[in-house]
Amino acid sequence: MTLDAPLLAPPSAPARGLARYAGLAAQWRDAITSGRWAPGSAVAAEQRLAEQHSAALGTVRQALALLAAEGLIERRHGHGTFVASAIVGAPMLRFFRFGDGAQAPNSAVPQSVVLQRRVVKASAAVARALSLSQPQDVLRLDRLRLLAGAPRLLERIWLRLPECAALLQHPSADWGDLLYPALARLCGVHVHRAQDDIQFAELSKPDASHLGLPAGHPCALVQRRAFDLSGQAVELRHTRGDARAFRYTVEIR
Amino acid sequence: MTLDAPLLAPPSAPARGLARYAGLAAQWRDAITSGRWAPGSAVAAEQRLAEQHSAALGTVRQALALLAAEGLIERRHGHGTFVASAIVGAPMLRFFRFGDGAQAPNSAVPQSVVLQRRVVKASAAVARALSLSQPQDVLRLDRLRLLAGAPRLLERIWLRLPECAALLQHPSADWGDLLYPALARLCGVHVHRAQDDIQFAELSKPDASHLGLPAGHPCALVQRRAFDLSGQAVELRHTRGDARAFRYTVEIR
DNA sequence: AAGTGGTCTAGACCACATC
DNA sequence: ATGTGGTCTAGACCACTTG
Repeated sequence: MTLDAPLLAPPSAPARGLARYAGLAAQWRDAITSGRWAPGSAVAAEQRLAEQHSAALGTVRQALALLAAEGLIERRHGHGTFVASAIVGAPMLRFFRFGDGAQAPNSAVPQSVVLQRRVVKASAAVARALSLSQPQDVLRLDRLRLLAGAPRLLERIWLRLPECAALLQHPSADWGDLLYPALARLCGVHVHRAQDDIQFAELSKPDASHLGLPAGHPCALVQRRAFDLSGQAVELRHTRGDARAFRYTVEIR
Repeated sequence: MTLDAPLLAPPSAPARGLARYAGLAAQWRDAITSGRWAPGSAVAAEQRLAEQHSAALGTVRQALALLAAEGLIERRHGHGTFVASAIVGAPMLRFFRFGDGAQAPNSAVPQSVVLQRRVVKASAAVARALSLSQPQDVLRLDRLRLLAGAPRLLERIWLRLPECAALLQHPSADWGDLLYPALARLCGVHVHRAQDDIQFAELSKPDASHLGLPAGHPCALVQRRAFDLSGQAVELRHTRGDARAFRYTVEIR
């Protein structure tokens, strides 16, 4: 038996090696990373998206599932679909276990003290980490993190300018103990992804004195690059803490 | 408008808070972890599974997608669906970067030399790690891993008995440089998941001499627990290497 | 050519959250 | 009560892999 006409109409735009759902996802991914869809805002209902794009519900759902897996949207049953907000942070403390009473992994947010805040010329290494094409100014912070009053982590932070310039116009006491929520609130910079590189080192004399440890004491050094929704690197951070307190668990497969 | 009869028949087994696809996945998950479906073997085609269980193709696919995400099956377009085999290993070397010529992350499999192989009574810590209810015998291995002839990692390994007893009946030279493939081939134990716990420590005098380092030298200590398909812990491994060569990258979100 | 997984449709019904 | 995402069906067609 042959058919004179296909039972189903072919897709209006003939897929160029790209599945329909992948195309929709790409389109919406761009809307998010470009900021046209604001972080935290609601996305149109599946049904409505399906009508708008003349696609079946299942196809729309497949596209949304892809974006959800990428962490760009969050779906809430019976409520709606929302553009991802900035991560509150990937606590540096998860790399350490300081035996402060509780033996459970520390859940408290460490107190933050900003030691220094100034604009400096980016070194070659910093420029590379922040994808700066030319030598350019960056915002440099030194920050001490304390747990139960005891200094535990020393952070050296470089932030992209002019994106993060608004931090300069507020006293650091107003930032709160977490940097990323402050970046989102004050600068409109939403940190969405980060990459931590861990190695072992020894404390310089000045670094050691901040942490109340002897010079040359072994430390863990965590080098982080943080990226905004568009994938642009916005922060480089070097965090140092006592090597004896370092503890990290990796799940394989 | 009311309907005298539902357009679609209700599921034969009324879901007890469990989605149909989740039930199918649970059933097949059990078949895999119990060994009824052998690692590497082919699973029946989607169409056939759908007929067998009187379910729609989409539902079967949803169940299989779940198992694929868990790493229990592997799907190959145009070929078939296969039960996952044992992982070849989560190379310990991924935690280290030894500057042997190439600066790229070492991809070569390090040579293995078994220093010691014997049956010992499990200590309390080992018994806990391997979920042994009573004090029981375990297979203890000491192994040195070499890169370009240079000793780089020292491993202390405890294996569950009697599961891994077959290793005792073959000369260690026949095992090859990777333990997990040997466990699968000789013992029928398929390592499917592992958990690595990282910390910094100092080398004891005997350990240091094996690695050609001075006693007290800082080292990275990776404590691994490896699990078979059923989730049973089968291996505990302590790996030590020069802390200065330690380097690890974590992706957040 | 035959068999497999991957995409897409069109629709019904269910479960959850909010007003 | 209404609207949202989640489940399920039944079927057609596409793309890939192998004999």
